[in-house]
Amino acid sequence: MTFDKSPDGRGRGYHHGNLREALIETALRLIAERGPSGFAFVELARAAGVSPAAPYRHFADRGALLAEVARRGFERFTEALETAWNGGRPDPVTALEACGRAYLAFARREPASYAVMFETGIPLEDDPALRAASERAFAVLRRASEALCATMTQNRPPALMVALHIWSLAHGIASLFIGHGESGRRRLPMTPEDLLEAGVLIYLQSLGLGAARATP
Amino acid sequence: MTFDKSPDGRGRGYHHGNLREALIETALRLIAERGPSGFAFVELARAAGVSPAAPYRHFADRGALLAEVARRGFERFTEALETAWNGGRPDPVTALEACGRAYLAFARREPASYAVMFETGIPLEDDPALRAASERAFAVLRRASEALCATMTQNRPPALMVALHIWSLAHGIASLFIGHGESGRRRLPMTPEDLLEAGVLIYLQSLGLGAARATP
DNA sequence: ATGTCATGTGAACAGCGTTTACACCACTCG
DNA sequence: CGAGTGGTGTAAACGCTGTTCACATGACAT
Repeated sequence: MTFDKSPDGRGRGYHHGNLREALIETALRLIAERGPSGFAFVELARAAGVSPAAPYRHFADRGALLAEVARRGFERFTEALETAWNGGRPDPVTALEACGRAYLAFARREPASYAVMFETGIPLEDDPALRAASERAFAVLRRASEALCATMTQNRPPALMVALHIWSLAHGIASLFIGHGESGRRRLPMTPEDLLEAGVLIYLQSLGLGAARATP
Repeated sequence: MTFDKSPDGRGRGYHHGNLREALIETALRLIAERGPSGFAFVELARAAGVSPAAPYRHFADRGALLAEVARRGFERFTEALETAWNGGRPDPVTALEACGRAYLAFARREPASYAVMFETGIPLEDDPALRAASERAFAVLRRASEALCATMTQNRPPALMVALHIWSLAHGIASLFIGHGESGRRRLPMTPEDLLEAGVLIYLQSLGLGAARATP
């Protein structure tokens, strides 16, 4: 692998030198602008100043590029959740709420990735790396729920179920009220963040965790 | 408008007689089989035994057909929710749970409609009929939440917020765990229906509605 | 210097969405 | 009953897409 060109793709010779990354970056930009099916494979090639056949040296087909975009998305998503969880500090309830905010923040900051990860019917069963990345993301929420349930002494609910509830609520809110260029989505009398925080609070209160916060 | 052919589309003359409906039916079938972007406009024409230009007599373009599919979907969706709500009988909590089951049942029974309605970035701002249909569907959940909140005497939460929480949870579960041909989705240790019912129960319990059921 | 292999090219293919000018025919009106 | 009109379908064409193939290039190891 050789990088014989400036990072913006101009002034190259016969070989691009960074085509794979350039294609992914352009795809992310176009998807963010025009939705998950709003880019043409050939268009990425044009933007990189390369022939329509060149991308096929780096991706088996259009779907493979999408899968790679989704995989990278899941990895950054996992990082964001992990950072927000922060080992359960200062206390599990506060940390879980931080995860919720991180979830929505990701959908806002990387609408293109989020759309490809969740709103495309991307085949995640025949791409082991993609499936694994997706499971690592959910594992963060599951571990968080386990830590949270472990603090309870009675009427302990299944941690997996709690994780699925939080995930579903966060995903539902993100999917209904965030993304698609700020225009195509329904309006809310509150921010999605506040909506999610209130929902999680109500939910956890029912589990007896309403006051299980660190009070420094 | 004349129907000069048998209902299955065979044996017609120059005019099809039922093309608009035939196109929509075929679209629903193909979307259910291959996902929301898995059908070609021309393919619908072929299936109806008609030239590629004929569908343009009935729909401005491919997107208009999708919008019509979504609009009809929202109408059947509204009916299903309304039936499940059943005027809040026997009691609002039980009726709201029935709505939750109806929500998931719709996503299961009409995966094609559901996908077009919610998982395509369909432009619902520039089609008033579509937008109205979508709002009528949500209005059912909102009225249900209002009836439910009206039964509370203290600490009454905003009904709109409750409706948004229920909707988001139901949509999150449907979107993550139902549809796309039973294969492309994540596996669960319980049915989506049970997951949703448990979530709603925990949520409502926190609002003091855990025992607000009719006990005949 | 030479050979190799990853990477890019050019040309071609079928299929798609869409438009245009034209053909048909069920119906209304005289 | 006969003429004409408007809704519906046709044929042919356009540019664009995803994809493949044989071939060209040149970075790098030997």
